[in-house]
Amino acid sequence: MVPPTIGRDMTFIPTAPDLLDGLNPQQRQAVDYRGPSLLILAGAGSGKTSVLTRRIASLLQNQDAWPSQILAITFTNKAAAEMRDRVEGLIGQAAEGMWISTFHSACVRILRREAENFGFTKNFTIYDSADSRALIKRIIKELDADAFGFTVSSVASKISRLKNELNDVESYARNANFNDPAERVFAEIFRTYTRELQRANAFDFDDLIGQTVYLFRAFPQVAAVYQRRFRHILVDEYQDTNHAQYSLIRELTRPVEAHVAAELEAGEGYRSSQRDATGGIPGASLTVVGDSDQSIYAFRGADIRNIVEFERDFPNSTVILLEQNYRSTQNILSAANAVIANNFDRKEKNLFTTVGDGEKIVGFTGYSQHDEAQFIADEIGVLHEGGMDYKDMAVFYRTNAQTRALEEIFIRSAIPYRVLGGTKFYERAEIKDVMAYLTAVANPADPLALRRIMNVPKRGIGPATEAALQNHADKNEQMLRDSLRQVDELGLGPKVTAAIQGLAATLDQATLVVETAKVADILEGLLKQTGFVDALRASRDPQDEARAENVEELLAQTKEFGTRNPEGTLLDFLTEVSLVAAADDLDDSSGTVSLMTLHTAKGLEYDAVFLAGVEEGLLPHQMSAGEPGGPAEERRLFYVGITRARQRLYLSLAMTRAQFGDVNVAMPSRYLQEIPTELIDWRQSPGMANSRGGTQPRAINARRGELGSSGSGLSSGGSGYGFSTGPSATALARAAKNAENKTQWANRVTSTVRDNGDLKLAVGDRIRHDDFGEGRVSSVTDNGAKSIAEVQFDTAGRKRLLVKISPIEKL
DNA sequence: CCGTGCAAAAAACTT
DNA sequence: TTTTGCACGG
Repeated sequence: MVPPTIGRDMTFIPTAPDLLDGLNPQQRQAVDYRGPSLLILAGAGSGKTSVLTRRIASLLQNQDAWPSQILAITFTNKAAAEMRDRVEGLIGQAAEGMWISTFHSACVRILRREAENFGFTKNFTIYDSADSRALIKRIIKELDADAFGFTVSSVASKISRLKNELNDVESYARNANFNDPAERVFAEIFRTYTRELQRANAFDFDDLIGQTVYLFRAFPQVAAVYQRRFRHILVDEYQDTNHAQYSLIRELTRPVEAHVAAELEAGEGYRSSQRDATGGIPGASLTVVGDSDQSIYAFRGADIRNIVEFERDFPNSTVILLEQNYRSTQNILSAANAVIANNFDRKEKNLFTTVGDGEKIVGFTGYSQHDEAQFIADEIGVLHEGGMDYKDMAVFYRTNAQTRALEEIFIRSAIPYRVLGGTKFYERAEIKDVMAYLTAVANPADPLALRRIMNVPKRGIGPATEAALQNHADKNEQMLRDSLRQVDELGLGPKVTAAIQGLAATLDQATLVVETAKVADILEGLLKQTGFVDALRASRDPQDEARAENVEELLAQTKEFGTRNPEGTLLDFLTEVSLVAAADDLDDSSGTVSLMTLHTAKGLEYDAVFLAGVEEGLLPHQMSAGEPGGPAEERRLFYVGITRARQRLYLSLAMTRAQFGDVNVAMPSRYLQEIPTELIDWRQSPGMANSRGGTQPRAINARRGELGSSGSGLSSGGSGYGFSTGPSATALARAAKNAENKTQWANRVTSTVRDNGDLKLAVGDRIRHDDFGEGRVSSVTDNGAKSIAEVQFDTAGRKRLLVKISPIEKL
């Protein structure tokens, strides 16, 4: 098909794909709407991505907008890339020139262009949370602020909260009570932090949004450039915007006043005027999409009022409700509806589908988190044998710490998996070191980066030398980097002096070519001259070999970046790395099961979803109990998890959970009983737990009192939603005790790992497994260290095992 | 300045 | 259970 083109002198308009094809009436209305502001309330799985992409395509196809006039904000870079692809798929190459990106990426792009306006330069560094914390740590130490009870994390979150509300030091100081010494000290910390960022030519994550808003408000003529340019602004996941992001949208959709517009268009080369009869430029058209039931980022400052009060904020707006779900079976939707209905103060909304009930939801209670993990692994095996691809299955959990048990069992069961987020590649110390080199090269004003690498690899520069250099810099009111160059003035030892001069020369040399050279070449030069990798390889620490490999991997990534972006500079690379989201490294073609937190799961969908750890204390999480609106937000999180599933949903929990090294009793989550009994098929219910091996079925959804609850010390959070806690709580308490000295339970699964060397198994062999007992090998795939045996156990059923590390012995 | 060893603290979610 | 901080001797 010939891609349609947009242009005035076209003689041939190819038949465009019908953009409204297959859409329901509400969806069509959303695509077709033209006007100042549109709110699409899109329930989970209601096809909002489809609507958004078609809406953009429609704007372009009808020539209501040029690509360059469109700004679409998504939640992750992956979502942005997908949206771009889909728009291009619909209307062809004309999609080039659109801005489709996250809030943060869009702001960086604007700030890099405009930084010179307010005391920064375009090569500013982006401080990630760890960088901010490192800086805050130094400041707290310097000001002796820990005496006032300030910790790094308390200061970091307070500053973040203030910035998300667009408060700066001055506005904080205006409202602070200076009779309170703690507030005075905090103001001092905040002031120092702000000054240090400015000096370092750096922005933290929150600044990226906040400073862009400040820029627009302080410089109307700068704002006007973007207000004039973007005629159509579309924001996805609007329920998770915070005040700063909301303000950014407000600024971008503000009309340009006549005199500013006149001045602007008198400037360089604007082909056609956007000014209306009054001489001003009307505000851009705004489309926002969201679902208040999926608001899960309050902790990051997200304000649900942004979406709830949209109609008041933007008068004359149109609201469209999308309720038909195209993703999940009715059973899954009924569960989701039932759960979310317990949140009061929400707009009534009921998802429905026409695909039918589907399978029941499966529930499972394990004795331990390993037992739970084993259940998940087994079910994944069954689904896979039934023809489902690993990539269409996912396991969600509340906290990253839960991955350990899952990983241990998955490895043992030879299930290919991938963990999204968690300890990310770029958070490893050696990678941060190398990135600090690149940052120091790109932004010579950044002392944080420089300090990090000054003695990595070891070159005999200790705290004393560093302090001397810093003093020299302060005295001469210059950058730390300049002092490095002038180290001979300091009268340090010859060895140290030479080492510092060497480092200075290496960095300066790289900085010279920072605009032109390829990232990979810069990095290769740095690594070679500093002997970074060699130092790691020479080390006696066995982990350093892996670290060296990680650095090589990073080098490979810079090369890959170079092929992907032939024009890409070091600055582009650093920006991209700073702004990757957890869901961004999701690879659809990986052929692995995906493991991620419930937060990361937002916006994704899978044929089969496993929700692990549905327990009090975990979901809802302990720490949410004290927060206003905490339990309601946790319920939304549960709701988000449920609604990711297309065909199959598994809810699992464990009776005991190990954390902080010791074992705790875990109670079933209060949210479980909000799901109608008939929707769940409990393979092993929480009520069955007792020390005799568990054969007493007990309805999990039994209403409080029906089974005669006796208030034991182990209530389920005191919410009034508790389960009948009498007998099962006793059993659970006993279970906890027993878990320590591994008792007589059948099917208990531990985390035992063993190195079996090159144990070889053949079909027909009898083996004994520490957890599953005896069994017969029914098939083996011989792959050396990766050999997988399928074993029919006498009592525990059929399992796939990775031979090398499973706790087995041949009989 | 460097490496070792022991004590102490810490573990929600994320751009 | 794992990571980080501090004191010590070389």
